[in-house]
Amino acid sequence: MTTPPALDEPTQNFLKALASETRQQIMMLFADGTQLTVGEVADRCGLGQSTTSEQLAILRRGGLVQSSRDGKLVRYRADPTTITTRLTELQGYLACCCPPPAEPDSAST
Amino acid sequence: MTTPPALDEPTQNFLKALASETRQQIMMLFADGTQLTVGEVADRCGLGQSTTSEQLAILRRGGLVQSSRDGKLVRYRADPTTITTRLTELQGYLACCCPPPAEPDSAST
DNA sequence: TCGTCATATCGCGAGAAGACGAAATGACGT
DNA sequence: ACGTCATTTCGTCTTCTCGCGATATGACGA
Repeated sequence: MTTPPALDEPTQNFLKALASETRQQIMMLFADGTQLTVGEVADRCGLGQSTTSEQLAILRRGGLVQSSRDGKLVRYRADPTTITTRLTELQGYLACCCPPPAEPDSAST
Repeated sequence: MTTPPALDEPTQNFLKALASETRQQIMMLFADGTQLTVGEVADRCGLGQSTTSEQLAILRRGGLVQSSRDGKLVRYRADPTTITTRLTELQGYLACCCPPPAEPDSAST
């Protein structure tokens, strides 16, 4: 087969989660380590409640946010640790297809 | 309006370009600094020729690859410089919503 | 137990993205 | 000038994604 998986699923989910302007905006709300409920996020970005819940789920699958129950509420917040991990994986992937322009010092020849 | 643009267009295009498994596979072909024509890429990933041309265009818009004419052929290759730039921008964006867990040394409070 | 509130899941319609074949463009050799 | 070959652009169809309202699930208080 000439179509091997490009990269692992976590990184895949990370990229797909980030490749939506709506979700990017949602992420902005979590700047500073802010915690928000689904309803608050929905309210702040003018989205429906169900839509927000779904987008938040996508972000969570991508490792961008994490959630925790607080009574009948569910609080979401950024997940810096996982984000850093995914970002590192992504860099590794890109470094693979695109070694830095100059700097020929790793002896690959 | 509660929906300001999340991040700049270059980074946006970078993410969208990368958020497709097909395009990720294409990128893999450019590992090592390999140069390939549209036809070669189409052949190697089993896509139609026109489809490949379009996907390559998206990757180019995202700053992932660059192209140059060589007679009647067009050779594509990874664009490490731009990739690095975009990646850095992305990190900056993410660092904004998700400061590293520990390491409080940049004095933001 | 029952009602209520917050969230998650379901089903749906609208629009975007992906892939294709066909036709247009551009480059080269004859 | 013409034909050929590689690439791009165009029109179309299919598939996925986004957003919605409606309904189901879960948690708490009365």
